[in-house]
Amino acid sequence: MKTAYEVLKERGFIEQVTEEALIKKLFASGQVTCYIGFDPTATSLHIGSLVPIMALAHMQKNGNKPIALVGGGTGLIGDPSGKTEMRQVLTRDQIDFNAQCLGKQLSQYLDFSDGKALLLNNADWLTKINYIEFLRDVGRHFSVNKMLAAESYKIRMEKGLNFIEFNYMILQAYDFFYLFQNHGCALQMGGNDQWGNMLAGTELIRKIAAKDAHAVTFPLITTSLGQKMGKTEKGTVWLDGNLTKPYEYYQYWVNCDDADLERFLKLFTYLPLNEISIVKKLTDAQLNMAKAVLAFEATRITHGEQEAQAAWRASMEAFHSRPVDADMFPSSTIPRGMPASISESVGVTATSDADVIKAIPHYKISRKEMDAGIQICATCAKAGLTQSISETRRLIEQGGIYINDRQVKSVDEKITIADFNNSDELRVRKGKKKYLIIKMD
RNA sequence: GGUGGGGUUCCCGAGUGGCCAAAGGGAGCAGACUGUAAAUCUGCCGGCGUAGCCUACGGAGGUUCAAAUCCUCCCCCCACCA
Repeated sequence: MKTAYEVLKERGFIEQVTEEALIKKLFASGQVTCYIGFDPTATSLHIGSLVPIMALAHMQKNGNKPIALVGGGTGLIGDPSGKTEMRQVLTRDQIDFNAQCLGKQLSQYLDFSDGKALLLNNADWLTKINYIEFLRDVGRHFSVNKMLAAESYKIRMEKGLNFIEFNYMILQAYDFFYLFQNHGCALQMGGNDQWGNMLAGTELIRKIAAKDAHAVTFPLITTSLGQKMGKTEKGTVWLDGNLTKPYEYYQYWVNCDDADLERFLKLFTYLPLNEISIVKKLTDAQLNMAKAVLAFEATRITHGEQEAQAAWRASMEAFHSRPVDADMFPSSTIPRGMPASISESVGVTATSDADVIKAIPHYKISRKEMDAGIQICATCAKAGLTQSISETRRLIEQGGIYINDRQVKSVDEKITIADFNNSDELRVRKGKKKYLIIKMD
């Protein structure tokens, strides 16, 4: 059987390691305890944190013990690694609250029951440190000269670095040491920007405990266009379904670049590699099927089977997509046929109409307002499909607004009862991809 | 604390009294072409019932017919010195 390390390696999770031979030995020797830190800078993690999360999940699936460390303590400091500017300082309360939210969110990916994985908050020990003692016991092991030379501080050496941030590395190193002592954790993983901090930890452990500890970093995942993961015109793609709807989440993945498809399938789904390898031979429409599988699986992992089904159905409907071939990605639970039309679907799948409807943004309007006829410009803006009336105006002039697939020709057009075709809802579309459902009470 | 350099629209970055809602680039949006991809080409890209008006160039005042541009005070950032 493959070790978790081998699994991570072949799926493209590994960028740098301290000493591979030792790490292999560690994995060969039995259950490995490893940790990854997550910054509680917001109430939700976003797609950018998915690689570390998936890495922990793979560790657990392969019989190891992951520790998800929420940085409630280090969050009070702010990690300067690779950043141009100092983080905005959050209050203690905000951080505590965020830390709590992240913990909940992580349990979607990891099983924390019966100590199979641990969820810790470094505020528990960092906030209790006594400054003088800490300097004498820990601080003395750090060479300022060496720290100044660290790659992660390089940008900030030009732009300015606060003393508070300068301490971040020491605290993170101490975390590692603490987990090593108290939980037998000899492996830290994290983004490649953490490399310097992680090495500081292995060295601290060597100096104080005279033991080996190891570090593994993940590549910084950018799209093939060089963009950071999870940034769209709407902003960050969050893992929290309230911040980024499952439908939007699904759409983010479906819209990935061809060149990223195989890499993303390996990183963000659990599908076996032999199934993923066919991607190289796919062309045209088949590529889109594979993207649907990526989107479906990614959505399923983050939001669950039901939400994934709903997002799939809504997307199939909206884009008239072809269903995924039956023999493609047999391990995936993505539906293989056309979705029954919404009205016929009751009882066909576990997904209800309401779930599908929920997937696309909605705007309600009363029949009374409708009778008067509503302005397209103002309505789109109000419903959030567009930013302002002016923008809608421009869009219409450029032919970018559609009502039920009919292009709106004039700025002055109104939506009338006739547009509803005897149903109680109609679809407004902006460009090719953004939908809005107007529902009449 | 001293000296010098800065803070411009989402970002970078021009602009030193009217021609500035502010060059150029990036990002973004839309149209065409496609495969809900990329690349390419085209248009748009502060707000408003599109007329002109309003809001904008770190903040507050002032000079002027007119200020992002000049003056005063304040805030913040950077570099060097202490």
